[in-house]
Amino acid sequence: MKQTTFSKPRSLVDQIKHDLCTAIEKGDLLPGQQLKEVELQKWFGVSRAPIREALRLLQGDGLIIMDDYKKRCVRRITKKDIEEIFPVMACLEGLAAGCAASKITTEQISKLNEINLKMVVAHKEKKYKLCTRLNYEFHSLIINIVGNQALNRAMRSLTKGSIWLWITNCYYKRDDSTLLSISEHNSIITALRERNIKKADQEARNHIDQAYQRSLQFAIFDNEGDYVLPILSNDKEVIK
Amino acid sequence: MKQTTFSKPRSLVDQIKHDLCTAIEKGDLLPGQQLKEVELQKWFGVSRAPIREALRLLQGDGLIIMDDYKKRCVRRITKKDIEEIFPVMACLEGLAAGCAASKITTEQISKLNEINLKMVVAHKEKKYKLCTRLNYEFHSLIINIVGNQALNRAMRSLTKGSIWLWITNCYYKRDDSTLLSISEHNSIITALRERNIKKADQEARNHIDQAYQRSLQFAIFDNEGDYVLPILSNDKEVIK
DNA sequence: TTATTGACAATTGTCGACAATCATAATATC
DNA sequence: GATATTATGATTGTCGACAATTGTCAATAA
Repeated sequence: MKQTTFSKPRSLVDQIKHDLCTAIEKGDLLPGQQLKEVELQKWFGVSRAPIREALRLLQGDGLIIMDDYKKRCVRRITKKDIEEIFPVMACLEGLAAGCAASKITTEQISKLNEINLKMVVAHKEKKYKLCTRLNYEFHSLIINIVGNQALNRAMRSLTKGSIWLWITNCYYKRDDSTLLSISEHNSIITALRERNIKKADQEARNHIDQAYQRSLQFAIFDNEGDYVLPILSNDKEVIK
Repeated sequence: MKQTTFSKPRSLVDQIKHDLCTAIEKGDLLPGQQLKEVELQKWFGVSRAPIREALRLLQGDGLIIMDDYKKRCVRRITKKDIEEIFPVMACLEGLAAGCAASKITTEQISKLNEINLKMVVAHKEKKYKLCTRLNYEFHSLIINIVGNQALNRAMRSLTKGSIWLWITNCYYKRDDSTLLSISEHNSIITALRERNIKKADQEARNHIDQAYQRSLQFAIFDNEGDYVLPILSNDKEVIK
């Protein structure tokens, strides 16, 4: 989604961090899974020092936690997490949409439209991972239009870890949910086109609130009612 | 401000991280200051490995950045940072106050009052650092009442680095500013006591907006108009 | 005088080895 | 047979050394 070229070769730590991030977001590393240094050492073919440092970076980011005690594992997405994250996300997305309304260009509006149309196509073709990705692009673009790094960091503090994976599994595979999402995106675009700050704020909040309801509806928690089980499966598979 | 007892002995990394955090928040390490590993190594009397890992943690937290190229230094607070942070903070504080209004207990209201009264005393005695600390406690308590960890993390993503130090220097040493702040705190408390969600939201937003205006009014930027110069001085000193 | 180059110092990046800790299994004692 | 104790293996924590990189500055040439 970013980082296409690099003038300077990245350090091992940066590479490892990037690879681990990708692995977590793709679901190659599942939430709760323990990260043993020696295994990672063998996997990356380097010594433990850069691996430990990369893990510390991810720990600071909140993707990895130290459970009781001294075991590192991929952060789990709990039901509590979901319940806590969405209200804050609604608040921030509202702020973002409102700010964007006051400064968005016609080109940017076109781009948003374009992404949403791609989402319609992807949905028709049942490319659900692509849907998630386009959804991510849609919301990222709005944040980028605002250009507020503090807002960006705050939002990223919410979406770190396996959140997007979770959404992929629990949400975008439901046909009607995706359609509703696309429709709500259109409402946001309309408000932005009108430069209506208050409306953009409200539509964005509403979209996240609705997404929250839909997500909870389809979420799967384990037998302790504790954490979500994101089970990866074929892109085209639809959960009935 | 936290961490009074520890059942398990912390690792060197945790200790070093904690010490560096405190040093940055107290202003012993100034924004922009380079952090050389060998110096820290001598200071802490340990090898470079745990120091590097602690630095990585702080890097993940955003307190430390890697400038171009491969030099670690304490993150600077720029004018842009301030302009970006406050609007987001207003949004989140509003959300926090609103949520708190719906679940706050009478004991918690008393506690908020108590903190604010202490602030009045501290202000009278011109203990400005104490004022900052009490202000921090006030806002922290509201966040804790809500008990939303996602909100907590989002807020912390904003206040990381030398923000509180910056506020100390640019804000709480002005007599009238502190009084206004205390007054606005009282308005928030009133709204919370009434369990008035909308009002609590608005009062909290207003408080942050006002604090933003006051801060900008007194902020000192360097000759490039770029970053703030937080100059530590005696606690009781008042900037005219 | 100015620009370029090269050597040297300072700093960060990476490594392999060893120490400390924790969990579990095995043994001994009652 | 049950409990306490010891051993053992797995994992993380820490260290010192060396490699790679970057920055500085003087010497030399234009």
